[in-house]
Amino acid sequence: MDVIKRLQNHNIKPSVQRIAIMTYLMEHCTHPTVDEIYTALAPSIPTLSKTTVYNTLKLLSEQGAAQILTIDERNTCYDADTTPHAHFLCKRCGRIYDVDINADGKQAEETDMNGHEVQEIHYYYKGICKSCLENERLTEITNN
Amino acid sequence: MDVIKRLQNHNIKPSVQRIAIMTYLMEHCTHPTVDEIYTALAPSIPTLSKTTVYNTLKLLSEQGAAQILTIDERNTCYDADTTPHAHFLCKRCGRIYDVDINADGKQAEETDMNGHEVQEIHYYYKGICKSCLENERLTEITNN
DNA sequence: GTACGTGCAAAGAATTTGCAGATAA
DNA sequence: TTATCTGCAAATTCTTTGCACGTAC
Repeated sequence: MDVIKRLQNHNIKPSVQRIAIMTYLMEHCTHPTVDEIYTALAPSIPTLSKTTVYNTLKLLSEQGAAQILTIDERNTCYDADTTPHAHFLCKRCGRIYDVDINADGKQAEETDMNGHEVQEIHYYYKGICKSCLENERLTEITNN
Repeated sequence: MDVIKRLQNHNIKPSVQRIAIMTYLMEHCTHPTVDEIYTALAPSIPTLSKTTVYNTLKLLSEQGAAQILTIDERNTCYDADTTPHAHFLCKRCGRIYDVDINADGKQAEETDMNGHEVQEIHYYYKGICKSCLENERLTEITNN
């Protein structure tokens, strides 16, 4: 989708900085932190400040154009994909993967919320990712 | 369960400070922050330092005697209940509630993890809690 | 020209680190 | 004794705030 349209759909005026940050989020599904976004964009927008990255990400999340992930204890991450899906954090490499929620197992609808009104759902899994598991096996073989 | 036994079961030597913090966690299912624990215990242990609270909670979570919650963006919270259950954060009052996971809807087992090895599961819901919803209704009635 | 957006510098808050003294087996 | 635990102070990191300048309509 057109980035400018997407911003406008969420009542966000498309400035150069906002377009760049939104574009970065949409093209990199790595769930970047503020620092990663800043470091990636600073070369092409030399005047960019971290404050603006903070401001913009706050705005994006408030307007529903992106969501905040708190899966990583160290840093807040951001995700432009606001459709229902879960996240997996690898404790070894630190990467965050998207995970599809099984359509049969819509946890929220089946869970008794005791009368609470649910507005946001975050499913986080943590462990060792496939890639790190494979590297581990290779290392074991090489060492034997 | 006996707090000292529980600590020992997780290979943690039971000092006065550790017993106090573990006890507090087990008796208060409010998912407290470091600061809340420190403030609550400081009067009875005047020499207690925040560093020790940090050290102890880190130790407890590393040894599996407690778990870290990152549901609240502002502060890290801790939970002595390490059995599978979900959490609900009220955006209005900030309270965190325990929510049972419906046995029929074991999300993790039904979700295709793409080969990743899952070690931890965190289900977070956010919205307005029952109590705040009721207060809202009362206020509306009173104002009309 | 007026409202909004940006970015610097400073402040604030949460957490970690270094280290010396206290404690316990 | 000897290793471990504790807690002060300082450092570090992440994030927010205040404010002046720039920009766009």
